[in-house]
Amino acid sequence: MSHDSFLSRLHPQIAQPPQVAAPEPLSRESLLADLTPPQSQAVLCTEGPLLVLAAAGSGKTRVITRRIAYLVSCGVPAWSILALTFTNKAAGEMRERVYHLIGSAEQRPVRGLTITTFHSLCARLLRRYAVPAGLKPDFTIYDTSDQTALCKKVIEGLQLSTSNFPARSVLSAISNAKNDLLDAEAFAQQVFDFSGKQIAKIYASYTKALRSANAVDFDDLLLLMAKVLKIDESVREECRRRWQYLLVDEYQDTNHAQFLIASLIAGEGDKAAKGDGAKAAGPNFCVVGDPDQAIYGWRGADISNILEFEEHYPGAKVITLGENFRSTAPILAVADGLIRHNKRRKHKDLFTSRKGGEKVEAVLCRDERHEAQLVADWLKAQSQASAEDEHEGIPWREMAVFYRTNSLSRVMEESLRGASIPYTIARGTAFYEREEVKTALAYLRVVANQADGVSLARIVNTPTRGIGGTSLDRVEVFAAPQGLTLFEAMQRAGEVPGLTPRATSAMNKFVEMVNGWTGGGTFLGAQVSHTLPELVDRIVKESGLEAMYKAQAQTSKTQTDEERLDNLAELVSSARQFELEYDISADPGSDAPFVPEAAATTAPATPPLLALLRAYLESVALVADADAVDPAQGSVTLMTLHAAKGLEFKAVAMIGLEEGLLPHSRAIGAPTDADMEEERRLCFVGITRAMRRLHMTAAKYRTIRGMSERTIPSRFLGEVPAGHMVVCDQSDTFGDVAGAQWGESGGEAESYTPAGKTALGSPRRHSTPLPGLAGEFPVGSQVRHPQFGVGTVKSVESGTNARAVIAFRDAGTKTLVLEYARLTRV
DNA sequence: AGAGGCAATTTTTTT
DNA sequence: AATTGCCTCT
Repeated sequence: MSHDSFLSRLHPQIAQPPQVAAPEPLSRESLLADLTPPQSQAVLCTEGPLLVLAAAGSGKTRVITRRIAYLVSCGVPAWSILALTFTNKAAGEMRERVYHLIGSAEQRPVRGLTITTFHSLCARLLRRYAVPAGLKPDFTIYDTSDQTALCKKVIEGLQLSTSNFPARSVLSAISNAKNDLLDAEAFAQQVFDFSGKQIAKIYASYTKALRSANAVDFDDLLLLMAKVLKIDESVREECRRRWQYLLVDEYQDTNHAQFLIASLIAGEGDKAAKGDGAKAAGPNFCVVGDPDQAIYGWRGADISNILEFEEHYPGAKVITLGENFRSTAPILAVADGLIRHNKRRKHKDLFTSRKGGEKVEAVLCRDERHEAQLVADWLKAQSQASAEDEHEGIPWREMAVFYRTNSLSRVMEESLRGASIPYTIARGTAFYEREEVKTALAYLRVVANQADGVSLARIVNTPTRGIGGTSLDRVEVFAAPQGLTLFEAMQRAGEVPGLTPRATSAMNKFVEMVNGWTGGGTFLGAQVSHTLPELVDRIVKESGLEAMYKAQAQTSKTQTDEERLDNLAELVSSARQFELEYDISADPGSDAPFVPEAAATTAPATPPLLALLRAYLESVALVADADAVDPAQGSVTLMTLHAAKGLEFKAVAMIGLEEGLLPHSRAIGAPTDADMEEERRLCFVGITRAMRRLHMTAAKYRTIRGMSERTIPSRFLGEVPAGHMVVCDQSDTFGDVAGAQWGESGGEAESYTPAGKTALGSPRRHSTPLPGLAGEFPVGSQVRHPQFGVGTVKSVESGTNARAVIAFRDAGTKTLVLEYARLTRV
């Protein structure tokens, strides 16, 4: 993949210059032309609170984009519209579609239109309102590994054992607290047991450490913004004045903090009603979501936000979009049959007017390698045109493989590579998690924010410059009582007691180097880089990072060191790309006028390079895995079920449908069935991504952490209506033979005998049929065979190798081995 | 100081 | 299987 496309995909939240000029006029008629009545209603109902319950595949994105375009066509200034999504990708896509609808010849109508993620909006607003939030505008956003490092340090600092209080689990407790808007103090009052009290202590100390590093974690972005909006009336008023129209997508996945932020910005509905004098029933607050697709309960999403929307906004209108335009009838029936098993659910009919469609396939495989092989074969079969099936052959980019956990991707990758099927893994963060990239970014973070202790610790001796742990400890002992940051103390290295002359001069040199990049903190002056890519390039070179990897590449001649150099070069071009695309007027956190119509009063106070660097680091910190999904690449997409939300593919394979995996083991032992229901929704989300073909697999044995374990097929396979499924047990066959079956278009399931089986003399085990396929085909019953079509059972034998004589309507009478003929009852 | 080796631990999903 | 932390050796 080219650098440019890779990088631009990672920064999709940046305002892209509108690309295609759509000549169509922005008339009400053209905006509503191909919408169903409920869809048009959702577009036209612009005033007051509105809840859109949009079932999977019901054209939700279409409605949202038309709605925004319609608002603009009615003369609503684009800058007063705020649309919030969950991923940058969703935001970027929405923005592009709105631009397309509005017609991009003139950029004016979309100026200041804010379509972004909650986290990104909060990060930007927190720069604008840093002071009321108790921050400085150049704060760093800590990712999970930074958080863990800091938390560990804090736990050690409190003289607690890191084995009694593992940073990871402490952080998850803190995260839960933050999602419920509990700060350390409030958390302490909620907690009575010993360990809870200790965690409260850690929480308080961790917060202090974050602030003194001028850093926030992901949850802080929401927590602090919610707090500022709640406490500071002037901030609240400024936001309300600007954003008159608020729209939240995937509302079922908002947590308490997000609800508060959205509702505080939306206000109470005292907004200017339309000229006709009709009183608004509340704020112009439109939320769109589907309770059946709520899959983020574990990170604090509160499904009652959507269920209780009408109670919060009694004047709210509710519109239901129920008709599915995406999937075939069998896929929809399977999805519906599954989700019906959730008890805590408002029933909602899924329906489509489409007819026909292939049945959903479920295959039991031998192990994960076999599974990966079968899936590769299946994908290949889908890509080939098949005359008898009237199927056109699906391009790679219209296919996807979903799995519950990331660890399942590896085997799949190997098999796709072996089959020469092009694929892309949706892991947007992967590039930024590389060792060398992380280090280079840590340099940039220190340049932007010298209080950032975690990043400083990372770079101070990489490459090695003679500043080891002992010397750093001494500096820290010197810094702590005076309340100095590590960097400030290093600037006064000469005063630190016990420091060797060698260490002192090494530190002076280091400080000098950083000051050279920042122009002594001014970011101004002739010797300071003028552009962001220049700065990144300079840092990579002057820090000695490049030299270090070059030296390693020379001596060890490993490929990874070459790759590392490439990655550093790629980072520079990522900065170049960012600088090209960054639109400061679309950044509510910038010094630009908040309400674009207002006259610019003061000149920007932030040096342009620093502003750019901040925005760049922020965009890097907020990249999501789903952001890396790129349909333009001609490849199959591999991703987690969570990342798949909001997408659609013509052909979808879901792997690992096993107890313990999907549903995940954590949900199986859970005290309530809430977790199990969320797993079921996750499976539902996966199924409903498929437009035409759906293939689900389970492996009988799976290697987990190097150990092969026997598995049980997922209960979800048993909950699905068998009439729309073709179930096939391949777990007793051998990989190459089974593989051939999908490859041949006319492969007859009952005709092949696993050649290896008798040759190797391995006894045939009687396999447990998948749940849902009881194996019952009584004489006289109607059955369906994938190749021969519908037929009537004339006679059956029982036992192993059971055969049945079936008279097919079109294909004549055949004797089939039940175990291999993929029969289903009609 | 710093690298390299061995042992212990790990069990999800993500902004 | 893979990462992390601790220990030893240079």
